[in-house]
Amino acid sequence: MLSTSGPFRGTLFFEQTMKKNVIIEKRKTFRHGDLRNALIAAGLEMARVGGPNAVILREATRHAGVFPNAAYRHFAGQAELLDAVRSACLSRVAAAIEDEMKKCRPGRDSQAFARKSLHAVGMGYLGFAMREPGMFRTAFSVPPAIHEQNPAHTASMGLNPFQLLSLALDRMQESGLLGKKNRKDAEYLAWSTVHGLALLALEGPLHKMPHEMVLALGERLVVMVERGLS
Amino acid sequence: MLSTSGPFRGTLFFEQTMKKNVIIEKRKTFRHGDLRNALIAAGLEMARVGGPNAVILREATRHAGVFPNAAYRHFAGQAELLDAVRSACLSRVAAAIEDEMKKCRPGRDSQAFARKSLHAVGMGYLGFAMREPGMFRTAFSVPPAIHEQNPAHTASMGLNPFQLLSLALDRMQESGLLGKKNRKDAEYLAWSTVHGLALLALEGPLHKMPHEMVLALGERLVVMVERGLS
DNA sequence: AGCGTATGTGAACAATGTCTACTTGATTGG
DNA sequence: CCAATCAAGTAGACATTGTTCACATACGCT
Repeated sequence: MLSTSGPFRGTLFFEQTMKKNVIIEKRKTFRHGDLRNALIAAGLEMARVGGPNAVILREATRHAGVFPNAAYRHFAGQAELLDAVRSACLSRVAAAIEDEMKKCRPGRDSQAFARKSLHAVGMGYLGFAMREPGMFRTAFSVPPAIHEQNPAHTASMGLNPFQLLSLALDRMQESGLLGKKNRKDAEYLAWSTVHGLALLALEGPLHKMPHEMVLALGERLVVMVERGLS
Repeated sequence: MLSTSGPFRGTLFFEQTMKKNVIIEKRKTFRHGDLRNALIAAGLEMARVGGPNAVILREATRHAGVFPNAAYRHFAGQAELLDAVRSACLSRVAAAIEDEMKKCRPGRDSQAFARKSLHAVGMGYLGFAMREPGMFRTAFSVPPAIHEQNPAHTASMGLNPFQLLSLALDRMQESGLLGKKNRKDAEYLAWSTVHGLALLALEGPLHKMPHEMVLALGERLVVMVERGLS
């Protein structure tokens, strides 16, 4: 099911074989070389296709061409693998937002710039959710089992979604679009809006709503947040 | 694990026994009498405790005191049982909102009444989410597999959350608090806000935020929606 | 070179969803 | 009133999953 190309195969000691319609890695060396990352990559692909519940430990090991137990040398169990995959998904979300945010550059009008920034964060978030529902759901719809026992959570690289949103809200406040009284915890308020729409559209009662309409609602949400917090 | 009292035991032909720390129903009649509802009730309790992933078909049958296959006389499979449980959870959500909404009665000030109505819907929703996280997550965090193939979805009884929200927004518009231009699809916008906060707090990055703070943010969200849509 | 240990192998276990064949007994038509 | 029918539950089996324990191997360090 998983694509043959991609970030698999840490080194070059692998060959591919088919086994029960599943591409597996057949290696010549006893050691895999980079099993941990291979498992995460396989899990990421499974999450992309089927969401968090589709992240199967045994299938990941099958992909990497090792026996199921080998995974336990790198993860305490399936939950920990899933958590690593979740972390990877979160990075993708952040990257998508960052991409969208790079598009708006500061100009004369600092208020317009602030507005564009907030818009970029919100729509980048929502756009990723529509484009990659499985990854998005995995990034957030994970039961709080282990969930952030490791501080590598934010240390992945770059800024996480929350920090990017904070940046946009700072610009709002600096340009006078956001009252000082409303600034505190405004991240949570703004985040809630697009997050709710995304999940209602992905795995909620709005799951048959066309993407364009969801995005149009997202635009209105951003405006609502602007007006509501001004 | 499940409580001994409650909506189990459709008729009086049962006795209870312990088996592997699980209370099971031991019946004397060959027929169970109301197996379908017994399975849903058991599933509901499992959902209450552990969310959607904890709804195990075999455990439900164990509870009802029948063999696993008996469930297949009433449900096509685990997914269909889960969907029935999800529907039951949704009814609970609606009931919680309705309770909250009954508290606010119309007075002289129609605008205050409208505001109170919106507040009741939002906080009733959020309050239920905090009080019954498992049921709330089950009501909404279900992958869109079968998901509303049966129109009994809304025909359960009373109004569903969406309809209650519509009612509150109608009051907002009638009292002049909500512009006609903004009325269209305002349900989705308002819903998204509290839904997002609830899920961020339940199974998202905000899962360690204290309940009082979540509720306080909810209050601010309601105000934000009011202002943003006025 | 040789050894210790990280890493993968083998085999096994319990639990889950699901299937096919069978039994049972409540309902109902004659 | 009685037997046939057929829905509802039983019995047993199978594939898949997560997980554990004992064992093997070869990587890399001294």
